[in-house]
Amino acid sequence: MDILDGLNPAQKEAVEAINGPVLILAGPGSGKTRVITHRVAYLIKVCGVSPHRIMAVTFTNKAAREMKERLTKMVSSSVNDLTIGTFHATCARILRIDGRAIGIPPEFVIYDDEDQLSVLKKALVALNLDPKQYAPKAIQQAISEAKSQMVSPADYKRASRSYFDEVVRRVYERYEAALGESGALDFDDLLLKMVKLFKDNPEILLKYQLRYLHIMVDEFQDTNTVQYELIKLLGGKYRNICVVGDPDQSIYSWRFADLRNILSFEKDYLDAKVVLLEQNYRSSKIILDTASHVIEKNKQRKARHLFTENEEGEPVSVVEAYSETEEAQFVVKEVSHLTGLGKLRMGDIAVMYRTNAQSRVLEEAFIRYGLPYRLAVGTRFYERREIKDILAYFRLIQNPNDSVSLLRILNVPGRGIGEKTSGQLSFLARSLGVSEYKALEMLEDKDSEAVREQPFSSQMVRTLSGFRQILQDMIQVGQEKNVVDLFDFILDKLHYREYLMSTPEGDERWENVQELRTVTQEYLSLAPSEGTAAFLQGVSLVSDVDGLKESADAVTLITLHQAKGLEFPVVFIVGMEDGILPHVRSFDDPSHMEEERRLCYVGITRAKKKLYLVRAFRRSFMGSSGVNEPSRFLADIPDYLIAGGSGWREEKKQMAETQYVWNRPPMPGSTPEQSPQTDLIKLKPGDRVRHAAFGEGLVLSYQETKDDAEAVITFKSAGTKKLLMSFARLEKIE
DNA sequence: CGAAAGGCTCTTTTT
DNA sequence: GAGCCTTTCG
Repeated sequence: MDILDGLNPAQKEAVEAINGPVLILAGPGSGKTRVITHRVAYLIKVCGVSPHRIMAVTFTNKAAREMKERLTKMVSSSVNDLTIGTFHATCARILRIDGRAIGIPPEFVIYDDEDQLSVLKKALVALNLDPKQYAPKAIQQAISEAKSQMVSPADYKRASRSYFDEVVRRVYERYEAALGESGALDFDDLLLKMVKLFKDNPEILLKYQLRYLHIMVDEFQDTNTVQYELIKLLGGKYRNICVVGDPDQSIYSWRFADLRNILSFEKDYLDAKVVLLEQNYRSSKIILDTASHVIEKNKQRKARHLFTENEEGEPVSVVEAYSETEEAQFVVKEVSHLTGLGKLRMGDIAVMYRTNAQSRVLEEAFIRYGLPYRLAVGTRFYERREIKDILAYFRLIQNPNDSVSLLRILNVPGRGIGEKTSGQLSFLARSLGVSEYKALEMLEDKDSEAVREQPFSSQMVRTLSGFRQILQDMIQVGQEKNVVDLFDFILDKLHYREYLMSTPEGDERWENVQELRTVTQEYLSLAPSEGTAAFLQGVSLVSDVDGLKESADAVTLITLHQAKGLEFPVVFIVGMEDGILPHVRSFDDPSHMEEERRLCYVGITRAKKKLYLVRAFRRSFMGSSGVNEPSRFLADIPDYLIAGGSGWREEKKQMAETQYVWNRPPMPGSTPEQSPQTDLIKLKPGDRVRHAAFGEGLVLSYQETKDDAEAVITFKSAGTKKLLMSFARLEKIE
């Protein structure tokens, strides 16, 4: 029974409750992940359930990966037979196998946000609607909402209240048709189509119901209606459904997550066993108290009794800086201070913010002071032009009917097929009722009746045919060679390197392409077209946090949303201002305001030992700058939890006058000022240097300032940076 | 047809 | 302040 060792009574109860529906309400830091992994291990080792018959749904791929790693240690064998993944990844996998039954081709491609928008824009144009009048983004949002609630275009009609709704309905219809013609699914479809698959095909549903004896869902408070339905269907046979969540950490309502799912679970499953995990093992008493005071103000909420046996800890530091630049400077100095004491590593620290835009200033400060940081960017890599272009070729190889991809690379690299030609091709395809690729094929068939009316010059027909031939060759190679060889073939065929090098920042873009190539190597061992499919699947569903590298000892810069599920000894939350957190866009809606509060709560509860709540008096905002009031959430934290006691509210006035002093809280054993480095290394352009985080570099320029010096250095692997000599610990190489 | 330059609108959070 | 779109010129 060693699996139950070290668990508290509530955790044990949660692990052992394996029959029937179970709802685990898990406060922050209550060992939720531990319970889930132990529960799976318990099912396998103690109850003898085959891993093949267990499904675990996580919120991110990273969480799935970590769970697998932990389980490998606990049960060693057969972890690979478990179904662990996000809702989206799991659905994609099943749809590849059984989607045919509802007309989804196994080679379907997955359209991301950007692809979606491009389909929508095309749909608007096709319907003679002005994209300026009807913002594609708003329509995208409306369609996504509809899909998340399982509202079809036909159903949408009934709910139409305004002319805009009517526009949405028409675009929605056209959009769906376009996806179908392209053999594409968007993110919402992955879930929605799976529900459809199950509803239309009881025998397929039964197959999966019989397979999955146990289903577990993490972060249940952030599931939407489709996901709820999916679980209800899948678990309909055995009803061994275990959901884990925390209503206080529900922060995705804007993605149509429905808090009612977790609140009504007990009503839908009357025999559900409810387990409360209330002991916090993560945070100090002070931090947990701070969090409780903030979250307690929410009205739509069940009271909870979180407690911890951890030590009292250090008081929370509430800090005002003059501007966002100085806010960033404070963070950087404090970080260098904390780590300078030797007790903390860079990796122990995280800086959290409400909006992505806030990361820029922070990054600049970290670079300037030469401190290592890591930004959660998984998807951003795959959003780069050059990467999406290459992936578009891959997608076409898998599925030539993919219109978005075809139109994307029709003229990339440039081959003389401009916008006009591209539009004509689309028009031709539309009027023939086929994909662009099929239209190209037909164009070459001289005898075809259908294309007699085609508008292209004979020169252009030759160009188009050349393009189709290129694709044809790639498809051919794709059937014969592994992914890496195919990758090289594509680059070679397109003279892609030469092409990239002729564009701005060609070097950097080429490096990105090389990085993508290393990703393909993971799929080297797979059979030709399977490798391509697996590769595409793998890159389509990555999330931002997936890109967080564990190994690097660097400060984590992360949005509050992304921070969910993570923990750090030291947490800075910056932008603690009304308008930022809570965000202005939530001001007019009480339930949104409650969500902002939960977001703040999530941030606070990430901290184990020390929390900083930082704000700027003045902040620039889309160009111009304005003054923000301190976040109203700060007022809910009682003075006794804050460093410097009741002082901070008073100090604000003083700040406004002196303009840039921040109240550095006295830290045990700290000296008030970072000892300045007295003798700076003098450099000149051409010198070679080594930097602790960026490695070897070449000095491009060196400029002395009044009491410091600035150098612009280009690093082998980290690119070009501007560094302050007093902070960047540089070493000269002879 | 492509590159460069200027003007426009926004930014909340993301699988 | 930045990315996107349109316009303009070569």
